Amino acid sequence: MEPPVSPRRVTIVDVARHAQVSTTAVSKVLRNAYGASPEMRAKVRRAIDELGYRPLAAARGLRGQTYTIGVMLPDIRNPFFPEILDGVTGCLADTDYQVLLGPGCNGEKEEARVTEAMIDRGMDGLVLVAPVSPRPHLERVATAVPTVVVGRHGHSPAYDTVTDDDVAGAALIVGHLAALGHRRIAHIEHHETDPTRSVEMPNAQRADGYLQAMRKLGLDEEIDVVSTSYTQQGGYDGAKELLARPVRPTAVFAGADIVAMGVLEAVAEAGLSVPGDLSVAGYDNTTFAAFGPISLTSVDQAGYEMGKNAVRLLLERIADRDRPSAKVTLSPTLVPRRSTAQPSY
Amino acid sequence: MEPPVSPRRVTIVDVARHAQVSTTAVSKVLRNAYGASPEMRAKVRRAIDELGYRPLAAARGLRGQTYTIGVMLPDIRNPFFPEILDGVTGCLADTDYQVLLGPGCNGEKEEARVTEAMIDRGMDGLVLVAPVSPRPHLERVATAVPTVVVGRHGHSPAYDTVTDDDVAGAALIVGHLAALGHRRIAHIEHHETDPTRSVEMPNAQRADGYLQAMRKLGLDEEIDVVSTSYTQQGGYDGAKELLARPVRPTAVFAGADIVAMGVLEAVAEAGLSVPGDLSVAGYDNTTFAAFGPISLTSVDQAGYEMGKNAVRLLLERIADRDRPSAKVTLSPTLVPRRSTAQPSY
DNA sequence: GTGAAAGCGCTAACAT
DNA sequence: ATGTTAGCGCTTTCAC
Repeated sequence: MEPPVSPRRVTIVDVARHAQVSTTAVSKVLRNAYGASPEMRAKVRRAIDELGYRPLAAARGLRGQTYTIGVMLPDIRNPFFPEILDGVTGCLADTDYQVLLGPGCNGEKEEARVTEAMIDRGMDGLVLVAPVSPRPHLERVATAVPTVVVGRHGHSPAYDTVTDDDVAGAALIVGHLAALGHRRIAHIEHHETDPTRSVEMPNAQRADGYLQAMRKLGLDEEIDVVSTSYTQQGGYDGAKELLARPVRPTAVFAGADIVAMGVLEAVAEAGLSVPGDLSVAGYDNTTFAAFGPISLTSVDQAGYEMGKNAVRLLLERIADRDRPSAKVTLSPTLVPRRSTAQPSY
Repeated sequence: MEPPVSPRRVTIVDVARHAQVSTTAVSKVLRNAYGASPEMRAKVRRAIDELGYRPLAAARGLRGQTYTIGVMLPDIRNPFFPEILDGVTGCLADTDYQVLLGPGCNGEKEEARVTEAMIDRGMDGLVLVAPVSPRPHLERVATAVPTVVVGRHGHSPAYDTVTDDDVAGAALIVGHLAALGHRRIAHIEHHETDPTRSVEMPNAQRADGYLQAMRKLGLDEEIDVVSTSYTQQGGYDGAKELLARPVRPTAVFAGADIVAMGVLEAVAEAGLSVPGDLSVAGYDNTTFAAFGPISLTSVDQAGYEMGKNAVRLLLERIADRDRPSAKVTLSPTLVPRRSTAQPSY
């Protein structure tokens, strides 16, 4: 049994010595930088392979880049976010960049801890998905490191933005239900207290889209919004409230698939059937919605595209930190399934 | 509009100057190291607060620790893993350590990339959840950095291990179904080719547990295993095959909840009902299983406990890299729900 | 208990 | 095109 003495890590000096060149030369090859002849490159690469050298990102970061992109996801459990993540990693797979994720964070305090941790670890760029932090914090982050905010509508000169058009998405659902013949279409929203967030967050936009669409269809009188939260419990509570109405809605537009789950649970508990007694629609087109026995009508946000665009903007900004900030808005699509049908009345 | 010139980051030198002490002193305070008087500590802390100083983890890593723990999850989409993650982060919340996750990786190549990236970024410790990499790779990783492997049964002197007793878990399900009166209990497993993994991976242990339990109950003749994969599609395909049997099983033990989802989908498609025509059980006790309208009998792995134990072992090993390696095995519990009932024949 | 000074592994100026 | 040298921000000897 030999003692598990970890052999000192191979450094750039070892490579330089082995290849009989300077460390600068090795560094240039590593970064594909200008000023190294093809022969030099070949010689260095061979030495790197022979010694199994890998640069230490922390050391690189002290002078240049760490080749690390940080992604902050608000909730690992929400099955929509992996789509965005796939777009990000897929786009970065052929580059030298490595993606690391912050652990699920709910609330401003957690977000601050994660964003600061990422900055302190010298990350080259950040992708923040649906952050709840106040705008000034985001701008402070973006000042420290190139940042793209995904899924939040407010725009800032400090960072780039990628969003889905949530107003349009909500209109898709309302239009779909109205076309089926529904008039009493209720909406369950995520209650927002913060004034900035009540404009910038997707949930607020969806609620707004619902209102706009109802009015446009002349259904002003039928507008019925319940404020709970974007959780399964929130959906359950909201549905309980709606089912207790003297005149029940014939359709419910839940602001997220996870909310629709709670609605379905409450409906099942009340001994009612979907879509026979009540049509239910969600938002996000999660795997849950696609699941056969559930078959929930939903809105697809093209998460992969969002991730791809976020990376594109981020790499652009890493290359040129002074370019004017951009905002990309993607169009959602309706995914009708069996949870919505004509009302039976 | 002021130009977004990022003001140079506050360094340990600034703090030292501001507090009128040496950088060594500041460093000692940061690390709660020996050799600083209470007055010194107070003075330094005040300077840190006043300047809003945060140490640069990358720079710290070059000499000491980065205070970063890397967690590698095989698949973000599997709703079981967040439990483990919560255990890890919950345990680390009050420490100086920060958790960063590797993005979902399927396959050895991806795992190698992520583990190497974590090592190269100077992480102080790694938690690898259900890795599929060959043992030698894991041991190489563990030689470079303290490592805990979670959810994989093989044990190694190089790393610590935390697992659920999957054999016992499978026995819980089989015992439960048998107690309900089932005899033709089929199992859908994840097909394993690699010889090491066919011993070490949880899926293999569950299949083994199924076989052992069936034999112990004298149901040798009824043993019926279908090999697909731990995916929804795998469950769907497996169920198709089982439903096509001349004599159908009365119960199916799917190796994971996600597999059970596929089974439910196939059963619904065949116009059969659960548990009327077929009892279905899963494994992992995911939120999906707990969802009211589904109500899937499952096995709870105490993921939070697994994460907690992993962190405990990891911190121990960071403190003493030479302590003998440990293996913690946790006991799963049965969570009976409405997807299993007496057979109707 | 305190501080000066020497690195950690790498990149960026600056020679040559 | 190549090599020399001076740091990046911290921790760690090792003096005092």
